[in-house]
Amino acid sequence: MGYDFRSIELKWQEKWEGEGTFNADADLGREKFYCLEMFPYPSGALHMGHLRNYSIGDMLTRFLWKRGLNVLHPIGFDAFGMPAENAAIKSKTPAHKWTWDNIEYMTEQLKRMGCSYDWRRRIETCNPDYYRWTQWIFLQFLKKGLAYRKNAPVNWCESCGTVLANEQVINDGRCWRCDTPVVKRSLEQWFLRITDYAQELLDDLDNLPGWPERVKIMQRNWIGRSEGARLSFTEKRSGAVIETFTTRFDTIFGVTFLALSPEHPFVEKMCSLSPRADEIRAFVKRCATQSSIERTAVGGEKEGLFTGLDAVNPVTGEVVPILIANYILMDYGTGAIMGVPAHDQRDFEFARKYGIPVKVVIQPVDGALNAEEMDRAFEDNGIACNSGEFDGMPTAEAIPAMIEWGVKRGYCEREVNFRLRDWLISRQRYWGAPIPVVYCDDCGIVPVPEDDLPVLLPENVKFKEEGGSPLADDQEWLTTPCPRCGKPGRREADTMDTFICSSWYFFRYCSAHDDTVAFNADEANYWMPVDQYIGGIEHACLHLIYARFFTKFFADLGLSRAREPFTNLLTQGMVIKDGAKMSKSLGNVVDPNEIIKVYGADTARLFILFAAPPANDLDWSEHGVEGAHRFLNRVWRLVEENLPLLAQRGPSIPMEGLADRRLRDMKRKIHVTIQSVTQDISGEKQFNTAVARLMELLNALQAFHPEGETERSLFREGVETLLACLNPFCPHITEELWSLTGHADALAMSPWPEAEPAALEADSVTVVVQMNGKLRERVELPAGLSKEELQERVLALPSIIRRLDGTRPERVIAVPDKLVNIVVRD
RNA sequence: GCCGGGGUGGCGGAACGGUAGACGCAGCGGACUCAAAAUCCGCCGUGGGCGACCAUGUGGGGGUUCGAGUCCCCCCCCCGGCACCA
Repeated sequence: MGYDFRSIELKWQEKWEGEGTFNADADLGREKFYCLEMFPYPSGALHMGHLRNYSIGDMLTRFLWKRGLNVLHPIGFDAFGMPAENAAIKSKTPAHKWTWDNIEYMTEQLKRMGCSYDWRRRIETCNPDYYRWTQWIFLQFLKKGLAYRKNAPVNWCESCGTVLANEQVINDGRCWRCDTPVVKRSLEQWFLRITDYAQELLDDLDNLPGWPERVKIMQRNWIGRSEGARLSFTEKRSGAVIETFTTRFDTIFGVTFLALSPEHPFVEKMCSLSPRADEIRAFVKRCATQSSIERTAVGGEKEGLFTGLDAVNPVTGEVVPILIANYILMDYGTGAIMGVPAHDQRDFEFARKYGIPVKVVIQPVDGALNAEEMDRAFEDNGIACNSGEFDGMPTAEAIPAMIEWGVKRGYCEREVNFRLRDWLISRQRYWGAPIPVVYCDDCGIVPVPEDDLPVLLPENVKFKEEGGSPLADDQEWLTTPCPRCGKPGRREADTMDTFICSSWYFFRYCSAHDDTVAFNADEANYWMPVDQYIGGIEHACLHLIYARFFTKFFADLGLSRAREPFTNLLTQGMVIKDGAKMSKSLGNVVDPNEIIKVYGADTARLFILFAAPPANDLDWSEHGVEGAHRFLNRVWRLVEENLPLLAQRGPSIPMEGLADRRLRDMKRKIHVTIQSVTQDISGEKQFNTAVARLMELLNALQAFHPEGETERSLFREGVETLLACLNPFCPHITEELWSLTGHADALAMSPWPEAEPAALEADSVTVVVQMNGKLRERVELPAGLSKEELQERVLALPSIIRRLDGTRPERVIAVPDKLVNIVVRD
């Protein structure tokens, strides 16, 4: 029982693959559409999140092909990364073998889903043909001075045994991959100067109306622009300059101390100036042992130390003490702050603890602050006081006015600061793209010549028990002549963050196997930008920022025109079961293979698209899957039972040719379905309601029971519409039924149905009659009555006359084709 | 703390300011069957009434409106992001 989805699905999958049905080539004469889903990491097998991601993308792709667009829909594998390496350590399977086996297996799974990819373009980031160009791109960054090495306190994950970029430290200082608390280590590492693009990355968010507001806000927060001023204090004894950054230059008259980060370079110098050198060293050492979580937790204990040195306020000439404070971060602003306890809560808490004076320089509009009695800082806008010539000025005016004044007199400079930091891309791991540089004792850092790329990853490597990258110990691989002088040099042992590999793959798809360039400019200019990108929201401040950065860099190099990679972004929700994300530890994982085996790919796809709108979390329900399967069986039976009449051909009858009410309703149902399904898919991306409309159409067709030639023709039109509209959702069963009903052409490439305007017009409408806004009656009336006619006819209804019982309505509101509201005094 | 997004039947979810609960799931009743499965038909927010009906109902409280799930104000709860960023 039930239709034989197993053989049907395989049959069509083989046909699509064999014929290259969904292969797309650049064609300037055709309108293009680039539909892309985030490519998977080859972890072993697809999970439900993948199934959802690829069901959405595939449905859209098939829909757009039917609408006549030239659709690029590629797939590949984000194939470098730690799990392969861990598998190599654990099961002694080489990382490349583990990865390639998984890629082949998952490719097979994607085909069994019925995905309409252009398989010719499959890429794998661990393939030397690909990472050669990843390395080439790195060299372009290096050439432009946007890749550099620096020694800095960096994020280190003990468990992963490598450093991490700031974006990869999440959930209160934990590793994005393994959730281990991250610690700070001082190391020399490679960085990409993403901060050079901070302003553009921020500004261009305004040009992305097709992105969810949520993601744009997250990126704005992450980039964290703040406008203010940089000003220099002078250390009294040595005359040394200490720079600070403030967004509240209007509080300059309220400065009562200066505080430095323990890592501030001047701290070391202070030891030779201050009689309290020992104390300073001890304090700095103690701060260094605090974890970054302790240091940066909100409300964490603020600790400080008077250094015995003083600084001069450049504006007032006042002398204030210099302290070292654990709450000052070295990697934001200048690593030193001007302390204004009266108007900054952190400074306030710190000042109270250490007995530092509080000086009020802004009064609230409706009261007077007294420094002694304050129990917290006043951070709001108010009126300046104790601020010389600026007294009486409201904060909003005072900030720009005082900065202008300060700049003119040389006290400060305008400055914009970003929270965004340069991207740390070194990884002390094996399974990644080697950073293509050589260290030479004479020449220093020497880039590997572009012609010598790729720097191949050795395949036979030994992993050590105690961890660490095997590349660092592979003397044979490490040793190489300096490309510049030829003397023995040493390769860079670190590999690149895998987020580099995924920052440009959507360009590579455009000319996937071109071995002369990273990507062909003409092809990229035809296909890019991606028109629809689909993936999880967890990449809001990771991949989605990095990819934007790379795209802008390519544009600046003249490699492509696009300045933004993704025009429209759809962030799909998680797949959950029993109220929680599917995970092995919770034991609530549903295996896509099982679902496809038991119900078929069409059922799986249909359920996924029907169960929830794409942005919502999707609650997995076995019963729901059965419901979807039941629907497909009903579609199958409907066609099977009416096969002889459906196999006939004939023109469809226009609305004008139908007189009978039943037939006109059927015709209307068909065309209203086309209209709303089209809108749901292309407009708000409400795939669940689109499916609901198709279910309604099936219900109507099932109840129709055609008799006679006219009815049979109408029925045929209904079934063909159902199959055509359902095709992007469930491509196999619909294609099979299409061919069973005698169609020679492929449904996949046959045009999407068009709604006939005349068939959308209603003959009659149900008008709601309200009294004082409460529903009282429903009446069937001809469509298109004017307000006056409508009101007249409703007021003449016997039931309404009875209800009014002689009372004269105070007012009557009539909305044509909708309702009449009769307002009466109670 | 700040910034987002949400709270609608037993469940997933629908509703241009205009019939709340489309569609599906679960449940209940019936038909078919020796029986079960499958399938088909019907019912299905809550309270009241034999009944046509009446009242009530979209987290809570106010407001705007002829009319509010939808708009405005206040509050509660859940989810997500950021968080000592100067």
